[in-house]
Order: sequence, then structure tokens, then C-alpha cells
Amino acid sequence: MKLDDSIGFLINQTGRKLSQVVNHYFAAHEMTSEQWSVLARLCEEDGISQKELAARVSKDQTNVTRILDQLQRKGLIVRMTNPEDRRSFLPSVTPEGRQMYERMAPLEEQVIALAIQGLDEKEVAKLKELLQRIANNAARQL
Amino acid sequence: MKLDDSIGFLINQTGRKLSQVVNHYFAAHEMTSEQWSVLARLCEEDGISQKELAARVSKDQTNVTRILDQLQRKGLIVRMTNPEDRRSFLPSVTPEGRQMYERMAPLEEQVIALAIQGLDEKEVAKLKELLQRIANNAARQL
DNA sequence: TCAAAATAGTTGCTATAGCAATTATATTGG
DNA sequence: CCAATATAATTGCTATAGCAACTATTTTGA
Repeated sequence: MKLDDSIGFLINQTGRKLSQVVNHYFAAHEMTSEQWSVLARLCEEDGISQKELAARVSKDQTNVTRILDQLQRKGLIVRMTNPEDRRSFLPSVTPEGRQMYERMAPLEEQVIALAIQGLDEKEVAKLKELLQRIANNAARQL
Repeated sequence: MKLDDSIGFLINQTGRKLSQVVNHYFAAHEMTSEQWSVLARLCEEDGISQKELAARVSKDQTNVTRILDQLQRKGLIVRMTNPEDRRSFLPSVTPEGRQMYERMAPLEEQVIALAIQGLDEKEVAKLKELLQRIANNAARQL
């Protein structure tokens, strides 16, 4: 089997290229696609723990700790103490963080719109479904 | 638009999960999915320059330099001088490297087989086609 | 009740990813 | 011809990714 026939290689290659474009647009705002994904998730589900956040962005908890460090350094989130469990923090988006998210979201959407140029709605829906099924299959193997 | 609706997020998330599984199987052989992809490409197209190799795996040239460092450290490749251009090297797979590739390839294929469980041939072909089109769209934006 | 086990988060280490600057060599244009 | 430019690879810097070890708490169970 050739490398080009590997679905794994193709998925990662495509993802890498998409990230490159998004990061290119985000760079002027000192933002990265990964930081944005964490910020976006937090905007959607404020008040969850770091552990829960990690699960919701499919990232390692260690990794989320460090991405939150970056976001906190820039004043985009704060770590609230959890009154129910003093081991955990509840990261919370600041007004500056929400503003950043709202400024970046259209950029991200624009890149995606260009990336799926030529695909019709049905194809996009099918693609999402297939990727989701593969992600579920992979998750079961861990 | 919610994060879960972003094709970019979904592609990267799925790729990350697949890499996790592959790396899990490869770890016992001190191999990673990324090192394997570079080694596999070299096995397919021996005698190309590092610059060409980088293009063929869609990785940064800097990154390829360092992945080759790893492979060389393990004796899986050597850097041949290029008689036509003394600036460049022609990385070449050693017998040990080829053996490693052949030992890992079935593992990778097995992970992929489990990952696409439940998808029929037509769906896999369609998925590859759509990803390729998105990758091409993204590449044009750089 | 309270020692043992489990859990949330962090830190240290290594690998991958990409940008900017540097070095060595090749190519080009006056 | 040779100075200016371009190119291949490397190094330095920072961010992302994940494993293992550690700290501080919480939960469990005898």
C-alpha cells in the first residue's frame, strides 16, 4: 500500500494544510487555530472544568493546561476556583476573550468556505458523517 | 457557527485520534506515525532531495530536516551527498530502514482497517476524493 | 475514622510544526 | 567574469501533542 492511499495520511495532511491557512490569517491577531478552538469551546460551554474542556476539544489535558496558559497570559480567559472541588479550576472567558472569539470566527469560517469550494451541501454533510464515524472507531481503539 | 460544525476542527480532531492509535501501536518499536510517513515516502521514491521529500509529505522543510535527524540517529536512513548540487542531500533508506518500514506497514494498515470499519468501498473512495479536493483548495490559498 | 486509592491539575521531557535568520553553494545579469 | 540574487539545508525560537511523574485534594472502604 502506497502512502498516498492511506486515509490516515490523507486526513492528517488535509488538516495540516487547513491549519496552515487559518494560522496565516490569525497570525496578525496573535492567535492560533488551536488556541481558537479551545476559546471557542469555552465560549460555547462556560463553567466546565479543564478536564471536561480537554474531552470536549479532544485534546490531552496537559496540552489544554498549556493552551489555557497562553490564553490567560493574553487575558482572554481566567481560571476560577471551583467551590465544589478545590483540586479543579473552571476556566472562564473574559470580555476580551469573547471579543477575540467573535473577531476570529468569521475569519475561520471564510477559510473553511474557500476550502470546501466546489463541494455541494450533500457532499459536505457526507464528509462530516464519515469523519465522525472514523473518529468514533478510532476512539474505541484507545 | 458551533465548533462541532467546523469541518476544519473535525478533520484535525479525526487525524489526531488516528495518529494516537497508530502511535500507540508503533511505540513498542520506537517509531512514530510521522517518522513512518517520511520513511514510507522515501521507500517509495528513493533518491529525491530533502526539499522534494518535504513537498511529497506536505511537511515543512525544517520539520523534515528534524525527522530525518531522528531516522538517521536510529540508522534507518543516511544522507548521501548530491554530486549534482553540493547544497543538497539525497536521503536514502538503509536496509534497516526498509525492514522497519515493512514491519510497520501492516500495523498501520490494520489500524486504518479498524478505523474505516462500517464504511463501504464507495464511501472510502468518496471520502478520499473530498479530502483531496479540500487539500487542493487549501494549498491554493497559501 | 482515616489510611489507601483515585482524581484534577501541573511540570518535565521529547517529538512534531512552522517562521525567521544563517550558512554554504549555485545561478544570474551587467 | 563576478557581484547580486536565489536556493538547499540547518539552527534558534515558539507553539502544539502526549507520556510519566508529581502535588494537592477528594473519595473509598476496612
